[in-house]
Order: sequence, then C-alpha cells, then structure tokens
Amino acid sequence: MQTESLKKYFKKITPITESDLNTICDLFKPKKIAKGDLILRQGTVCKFEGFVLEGCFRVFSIDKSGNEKNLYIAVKDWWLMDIDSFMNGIPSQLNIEALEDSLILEISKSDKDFLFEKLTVMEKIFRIMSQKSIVAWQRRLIRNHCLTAKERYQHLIDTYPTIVDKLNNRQIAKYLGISHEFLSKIKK
Amino acid sequence: MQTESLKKYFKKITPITESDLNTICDLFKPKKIAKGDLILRQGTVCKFEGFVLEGCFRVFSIDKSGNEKNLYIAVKDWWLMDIDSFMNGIPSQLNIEALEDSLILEISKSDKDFLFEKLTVMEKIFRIMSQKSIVAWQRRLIRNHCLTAKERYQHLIDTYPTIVDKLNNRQIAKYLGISHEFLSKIKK
DNA sequence: CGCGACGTTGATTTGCCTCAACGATTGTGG
DNA sequence: CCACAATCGTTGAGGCAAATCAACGTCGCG
Repeated sequence: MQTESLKKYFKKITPITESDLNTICDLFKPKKIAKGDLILRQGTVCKFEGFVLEGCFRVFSIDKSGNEKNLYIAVKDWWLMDIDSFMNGIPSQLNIEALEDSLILEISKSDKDFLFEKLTVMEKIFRIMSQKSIVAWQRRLIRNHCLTAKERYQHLIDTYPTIVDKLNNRQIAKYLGISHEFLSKIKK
Repeated sequence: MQTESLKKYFKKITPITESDLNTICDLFKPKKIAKGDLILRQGTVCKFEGFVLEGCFRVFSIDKSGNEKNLYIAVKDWWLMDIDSFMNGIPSQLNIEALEDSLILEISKSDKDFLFEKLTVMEKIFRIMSQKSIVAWQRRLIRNHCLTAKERYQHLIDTYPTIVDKLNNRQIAKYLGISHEFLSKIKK
C-alpha cells in the first residue's frame, strides 16, 4: 500500500488503532508530481497538505528584491504545505517546487477538518508533530544567529547528508541564506 | 480571578465550555517572579509551562563563545518553557530570566498530561497554538535571511512597540542577533 | 560619592555580497 | 548522436554590512 510509510509515521508519534489509522490514511490521495512543477505558488491559497513518499521538494519565498530563500527542503516523510494559508484560507507567501519527479500523499482541507471532528487522536498527532516542529524552527533560528555560514553548511552536511546529495549548490545556498558563489568558496 | 486572562486566551483559540475551562485553569498556579530571577537554566530539565500575566521575560541561549542570543521576549499572554525539555524530560538548552518583577501561571508536566488524557479539547487548543507558533517562527527565519539589521529593527518596532519599550539596547540587540554597538549606530 | 551597567562613537577588521568572467555540465531539438 | 543553449560551479576583484575592540560620558544605585 502506498499509505504504508504514512501509517508508520503516525504510529511513531502516538499509539493508534489500525481502524483509526485506516480512516485517516484513506483520505490521503497519492499524486505524482513532475520535476520542476510548482504545486504551490505564492499569492494563491494552499488547499492541500502533502506528505512526501518519494522525491524532493523545496519550500521557498521570494523577497522584494526577487531573491529566493529556501525555507526548507522536503524529502521522504516530510510535510508540504503553507500552514498559515491552509489553516486560514488566506493567500500563501510560499512556493513549493518539485526538485525531482516525486510522489506525495495529499489531503484536502475539508477532509482533514472532517478527521479532526471525527477522531480525537487526530488532534494529538498533529499537536505533537507541531510541537516537534517548533523545536526544530527555534534551533534553526539560533544556529542562524550563532554560527557562521561555514559552520551552518557543516551542520547541514552532518545532519542531512542525504538531502545535501540531492541538491545543487544554488539550492543549498538558498537554504543557508548565502550566495552560491560564497558557498563555492566555503567548500574548499 | 487570576486565571481570567488565560481563560480569555483559550476562548479565542476554540469554543470551549466553562466547565472545561475551569478544569484546565484550576491546575495553573500563580507564581511571582522577582526581576533578575532565572526560572530556567540550561542543562536542567524544564518542569513547568508558564503563561505570563504581568511582567517581562527573555528566553535565551548561550553559545560556545559565551554570547547570549534572545530567542524571544515574553510579555502578557505569552508562554514560557523549553518545549523540547518539557515534553521529553531532557536537559534544556535555554534559559529564562525575568526582566521585571513578574507574575505567571504555571502548570506542571503531570498536571498537563492529566488534562490531555481527560479533556479532548486540550489537544485541539495546543495543536492550534503550536501551528500558529510554527508560522511565526518560519516568518522570523525568513526575515532574518531577507532583511538587513536595520529593517529587522524597524519591523520589531512596528510589530511590538510595547515590548521594545521594556527592553534596553543590549536585550534588543540580542534578539535581533546583532551587536549592541551596531544597534546604537542603526538608531540614528 | 563611587561603582557598575549602559549608550555612544570611532577605527579597524572580517564575513559575506555583488558583479563579471570563464570552463564544465546538463539538457534539448534537429 | 551531435550541436548548441542553458544552467551550473568556480574564481577573482571590489565593496558593503556588521563585528570587534577600545575609549569615553552618562545614569542609577548602594
């Protein structure tokens, strides 16, 4: 089953019955995305929440000078969405682009809201996921303040070697918040 | 009642019965903190979650060079804790210091876990709170990448004028991630 | 009064950016 | 399968944002 890794993912978060697991995962629909496709464009409303099964995406924003910044890179077992846009139905400030041919599981807002109403375990799962996410964002912010570009690059390699392998220098630079020329100089 | 603003806070997040509200808020205990007190020290386990009623705190970490970075400033209606340490019982990497004589509402881990088991609405409240928090952290990270120190300072003044009023230049600089000398130069 | 914390200012240094050039790699249409 | 364009990685020169270090005046407080 395509939902197998999603089920595994949920089971790691909290104990859950097989029945609940099926109810939840049945509403996630598989979707193939071709390399280069934008599945979310800033200014539009994010109508889906995606779980990556295969492939690689970048979630990025474009500032007023036209520079792209990668907020995060999503590979297997990562989530894709603009939370603010999805939750509140407002225009997104983020873009999501497939960096490879990819496969995701997608759920619509109405289906997700339905699950929140029907299954109490849904709230627990997403509460715990969200709290873990906050920790990660806080740590990343601290790293951005305390570490030099070189140290941040080293940390990235140490922490996510498999992600780094999938990215070219320009995407890595956009993630680290530096120019790709400077990244090239760092690597020596 | 001292829990009045906490109740108001929860009601804004999601509809909730008065009974549930009382069950939850009864387990939050008021606590006075004197200016300068450290209510959490890095290396120790965070055993509480705090909601600020009055006063002002800074949540900060100290890097290997001994530099302090303010992760955030908490005033009325903000939360105090190291989520990772509190959730998982591991040593904290954060410090929390009162910048003024303050008053908070505190709940212990066991009382909070009790509420999660007893009231399903608890999960919803903290799930929504956490998701809002993620949005804020993501935006802050983007600002740190895209904006200059001057622009970040201007954004801080525009967004949280009342917080800026409570802080001296050194604490503001530690929040913005710049030196206090440079902040002084920016302000002209 | 005297001390320590704070704010300011200047001189110097450094981390990183911008711009430009060039070779290497990849992708694509004929 | 090749030719060509487009994208990418590297390198260098020059510039700017911000850090560092040091000095000095101010203020609040014991």
